[in-house]
Parts: sequence; C-alpha cells; structure tokens
Amino acid sequence: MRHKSDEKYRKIIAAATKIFAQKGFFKARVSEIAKEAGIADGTVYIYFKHKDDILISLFEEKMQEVLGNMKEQIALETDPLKKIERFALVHLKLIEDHKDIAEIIQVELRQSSKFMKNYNNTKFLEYLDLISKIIQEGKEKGLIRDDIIPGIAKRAFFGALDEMSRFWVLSKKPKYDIQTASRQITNFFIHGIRKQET
Amino acid sequence: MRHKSDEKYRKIIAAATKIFAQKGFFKARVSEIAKEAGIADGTVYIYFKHKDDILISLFEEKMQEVLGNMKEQIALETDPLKKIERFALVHLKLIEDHKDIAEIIQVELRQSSKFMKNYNNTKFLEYLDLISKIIQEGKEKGLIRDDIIPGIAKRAFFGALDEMSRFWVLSKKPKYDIQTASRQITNFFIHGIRKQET
DNA sequence: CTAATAAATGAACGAAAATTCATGTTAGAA
DNA sequence: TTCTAACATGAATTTTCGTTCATTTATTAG
Repeated sequence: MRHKSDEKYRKIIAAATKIFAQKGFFKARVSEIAKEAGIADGTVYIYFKHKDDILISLFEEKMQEVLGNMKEQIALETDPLKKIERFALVHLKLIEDHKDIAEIIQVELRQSSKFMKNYNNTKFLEYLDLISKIIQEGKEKGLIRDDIIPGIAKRAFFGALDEMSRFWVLSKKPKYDIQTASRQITNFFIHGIRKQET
Repeated sequence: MRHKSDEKYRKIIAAATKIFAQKGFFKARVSEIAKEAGIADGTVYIYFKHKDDILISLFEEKMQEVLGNMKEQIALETDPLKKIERFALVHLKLIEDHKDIAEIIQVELRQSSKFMKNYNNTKFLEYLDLISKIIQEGKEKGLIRDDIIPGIAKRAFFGALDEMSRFWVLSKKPKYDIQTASRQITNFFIHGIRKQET
C-alpha cells in the first residue's frame, strides 16, 4: 500500500466504538461514524465491506486486546484462587475504564448470534476458558472441590461479573465501587467452590 | 369494544415472540409478524401504536407472568436458603421451557436502555429484588453472613443463572441439564454466602 | 332487512439509510 | 515537473421497511 494507512482504519474503529456504545448497532448511522471519524461516508466502504463488517472487526480487535491483557495479568499469580480474584478485579476494572467497550460487548455479545448467523465468537469463548482452566488447575492442586464442574462454574462466575457490569454501564452513579463488588463476588465464589472452609 | 377481540392481540404477541426471538427486534419485520399471526399488516396497527409498542407490551406481559409464577413458587418454601435453591430451579426451568421468552429477555434487556430511553424496566427490577429480599431475610435469621451486600449478591446470583441460560439458548444440544446446573450454581452460591460452613 | 359502526385489509407512500460511483485529490515515481 | 495509481469524496441511487388510508368486510342494533 502506498497510503491507505492504518490510520483511517483505526479512526473508524474508534469512532464506531463511540457511536455503537452510544446508540447501539442498529441505531448507529454509518454517516455518523464517518463524521465522528472526520472522513467522508464513502471512505468507510474503502476500509470495510459493510456496516456489519465494522462491528465484527471492532469486536475482534477489542476482544484480542482484552484477552491478551487478561492473560498477562493472570500469569502474575501462581495460586489458582488468587488468579480468580485477579480475574474479577481486572475484568471489572476494564469495564470501569472502558465503558464503551463494555456496552458493546454487553449488547453485541447477545445479538451477534442473531444478526451474524455464522460468526463463531472464538475470542469470547477463549476468554471464558481462562476461567475454567484456572478452576481445573485448582482442582488438580486440591484447592477446589472435585464435584465442581468447570464448564458450569466458568459461566456462573463470568455471569456474576457481567451482570454487575451491566448494572454499572446502565447507571450513571454506581452504588458500589469496583473493589467492593470485586471482593464480594470473588469472595462468595471462592467460598462456594473451594475445598476447605474457614 | 364490540369485537376487536383479545384474540388478535394475543395472536400478534405470540407471533412477535416467535419472530423477535428468531431474528431480534431490529431484524424482525412487522409484515413478517403479521404473516405469522395470519392477519394483514395494517391490522397490527389497530392493536399496537408502533413496532416498539409490540415489544414493550410483549415484554410487560411475559415479565408479569414470570414474576407472578416465581413469587408463587418461592412462597412454597420457608427457609431462605431453600428459597434461593428454588429460585434457581424455577428460573432455569422457565428458560428451558420457553426458549423464545428467554431469548427476548436476554437481548432486549440489554438493548432496552438504548432504544427506549424512557422505558423503566420495573418488572425486571422487581424480579431481581425477589433475590435480595430472600438474602435480607436470610441475614435476619442469621443464616447468611452479615458482610454480604444484597444489592451485589442479587446481581451475582442472577448473572450466574442468566449466563447459564444464554449458553442454553445459543447451543442446540445443551451439555448440562437443568438439575445439574441449578444444583451447582445454587450450591456454590449458598456456600459462598451462608454463615456456617459444613 | 338495512343502516350504521367497527374491524380488517393490503397496496401505496414516503422517509430513512446503506451503498455506489463519477469525479476530484494526493503522494510518490520517473 | 508531470504522470498515474491509489485514495477520498459526498451527492445520487437504491433498497428497505414502517406506517397510512381508501376500500372492503363483518357485526350488531333497530
């Protein structure tokens, strides 16, 4: 490429993130995204095949980032129970720092199955599997009860965090801070799955 | 009303439930709903002001039903911990028996804030509060730890159940049955919040 | 049976957006 | 400097529905 720099591509993704978060995919207008990105409507179609393509790319990019970040953070801990604790904290922190990403993940995660029949959300599944791997590890080390099913536990844990963030995304003045929420959720999740009770 | 029977209204709601669940609100066509209901396009507008109105009415009706049913079921138990257990079971059973309702709640719950600025989802909040009331009751009876915050716990618990049902709604061949999922989730939730550990 | 009213119809309308494309602009090669 | 391919533009085109409304059909009262 001579130009067709990454720059415009990035700008469009950034603009779309903002607009999608603000109005949701269907109510977002391509022209509005273009305007936000400071380019002409037609330019969008040089970088993306169609509107859907913007969302898919955006989602892919963000999840990549989130996933990579989470992996790094988890690797800092050795104790599986500590890893779980950190997962919660990092996840909720992400939500707090990037409400726009959170909103898109929240909504689009639920919709993707409907408007993109054959979009297999690999990245998200990988994210979820970080949790089940930790649980598996904990079981092997004898820290987590044998009867805990990782496939269910990962969903329960993620679901708890996700519902909490939905609440944040929707309310302007969050009632609870991350630390508190994160601690509570981790706390009863860990109490619920671990072997020895205090 | 002379005629303008409830019948057509019901038919439209039923049709919309099916179509919305299938394609999501935005991709659903009014003409398609009409066709599914076996009536003319225009007839829809005799019973509903506009497309949004169909969704809101539908949501309201379904939540009413779900809420009423849940209240009844919970009332059958006296022990707060048992109530929690039953909540999980009833909720997941509902999802299993009415996938279409589940799909609509799943998606629309997340979207409502975006496409209906001033639609206060009272019914849903009431549903959530059933959980926090149980937790409160448990705390008063000394069954649940004092440091548990009902406002967070209710979301964590609901989130866990909700994420589990999302999984069901999306996958054709559920890996786990309700009983198992319900038991697991309840189990580590209860372990996580109660006072005396076994 | 007839009129009067209500309900239902579906073709047609029009507004809203997604996408296209003829034209203009730019950046680098020669 | 000139040439040209890649890029960018945004007005025009096309498509896609939600919604309307003139007309037809059904219902009930007198």
